[in-house]
Formats: sequence, structure tokens, C-alpha cells
Amino acid sequence: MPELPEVETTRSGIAPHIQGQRISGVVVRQPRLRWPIPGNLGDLLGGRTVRAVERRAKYLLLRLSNGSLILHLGMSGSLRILPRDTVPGKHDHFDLLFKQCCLRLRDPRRFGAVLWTDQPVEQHPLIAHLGPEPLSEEFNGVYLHRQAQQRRVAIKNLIMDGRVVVGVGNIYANEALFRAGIHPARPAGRISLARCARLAEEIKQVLAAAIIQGGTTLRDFQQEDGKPGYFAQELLVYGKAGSPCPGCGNPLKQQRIGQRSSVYCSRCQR
DNA sequence: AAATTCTCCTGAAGGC
DNA sequence: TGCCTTCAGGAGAATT
Repeated sequence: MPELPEVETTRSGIAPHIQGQRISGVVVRQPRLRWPIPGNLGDLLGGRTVRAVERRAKYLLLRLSNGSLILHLGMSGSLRILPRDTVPGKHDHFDLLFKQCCLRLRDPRRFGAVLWTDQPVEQHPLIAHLGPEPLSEEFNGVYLHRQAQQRRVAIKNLIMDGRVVVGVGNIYANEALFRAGIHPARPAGRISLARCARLAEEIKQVLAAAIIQGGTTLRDFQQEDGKPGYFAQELLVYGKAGSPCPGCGNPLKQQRIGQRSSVYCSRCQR
């Protein structure tokens, strides 16, 4: 499922194909995503050139001269670059057509989004109140520790809260907490500065490593060329409940924390 | 105010 | 073989 590494992999994959290219058409086959795809996208986008392909949190931003197209992959979405005449599949909901190719959104569970804004994208309601990027210097141990003060919520929920830090979804939250030796259910306010620093560092490390591998493919995720991401083979705990802990050999436990499945070692993580 | 629950959706997997 | 139930989850909205 697309988290930050998968979205960044998608961004870097599609950018060379569409940056500087003119949009010749828009196809909407199924407008009912998380929010309806605007009906006038054809008029807004037709003939415009994609100036830049950027990412903020898990949102992809296609910058045009008259505004920005905001794309979100939800949890089962993927974007591919295809020949223009490729026959669409069942869940291929949206195409942007270019002279040489087609950018196609596939999203079986339809939790994704295709939105438009003609305002500065930083002011969009979905983006304006987001926390810092995890790979930025702004996100560090001191910052995380400060955010955790007086908070009784589980640390795993805190690092998955987009107002605190963006882009950390369930897979990488589990992995980072294991690598940092912190129990996912530990109250956020009861973690020392040193351990917050370790956690912030592990979040950065695991995200950066996953970007290099092209993200994690469990079921749906595909890179822009249709290939899977290869970070799944480097996951230490996610999806491995019952297996021996890579650190101590004890069976990994699974527990729901904040409606999310969490995997951890009760011996290595405190 | 903070924390929890609900909601959208499809497909895989398990039970009988 | 097939139908039913359960689970998975990003993140905004609603509720406690």
C-alpha cells in the first residue's frame, strides 16, 4: 500500500515521462473515488503543460500554469506510464493523455483522489495543516520529543499522525519502532529524548532504504513501469506475526493499536 | 483538546 | 464449488 516511499518512487518514475509535456486529453471512467473527480478537468487541463511533478506527504502534485492537480493513491492506487492505446482494466479510473504516452490511475479500492486547485497548493485544506516531511531536518529527535510531551496516545499512533509527521504509514511505523526498540503501544509522552532521537533516525533510515528499493509491494503497488517494489524482502516485522524475532528469536506478537495491525517483539521493544 | 470510532471500497482468505 | 464472513487499511469526519 502506498506510503511515502511508494509515492516518491511513483513521482520519480513518472516525472521523466510527463514533465514538460502537453496534456492532450483527460479520461474519467469512474469519478467516484474518495471524493468525486471534478467534472471539468478536461477544460482545466487540456492543452496545458506539466511544469513539475512534486510530492508533499503522500500527495502527488502536478504543477500546471493555471493550478495544480492533486493525486493521492489511497491504499491500493498505482500510476503507470503506458502506450496511449493500452486497453483499460476494470479498476483503471483515470487517464491523462500525452502525445507519446498515457498516465493511468488504477485504484481497486478507490480510496485515492484526483483533485484540482487553482490556489497555491500549500493552502489547500488537505495540505495546509500537514506536519514536516520525515526526511527533512525539521523532523528530528528534539521535534518528535516535543510533539510527544503530555500525549498519552500510543507512540505508533503519534508517528502515523500527519499533523506530527507525514508519510509514515502502518508498514514503516511497525518497522521503525522495531528498529528503535520501542513498544508500539507505549504512551508517547513517556519516551525519553534519546529514544525519540533514535526513533526519528530509524524512521528516516527505513524510509530512505525503501525509496532506494522502489517501495514495498504487498499486493497492489506497482511502479510506473509495472514492476513491483522490492523492499518487502527487507521488512523485519510487518506481516510476520508468529515468526521468530530477528533480534532474539521469540515469536513476534500482533495486536491492534488504534485500529491498525501492529507487529512487535515484546522482549526487544519496550 | 485529545482520543477513539466511523466511513468509504474491493479482493483475498478462511470457514462451512 | 460456492456462499458467507472477516480482515486489510489512508485519512478525513464524526463522536466521545
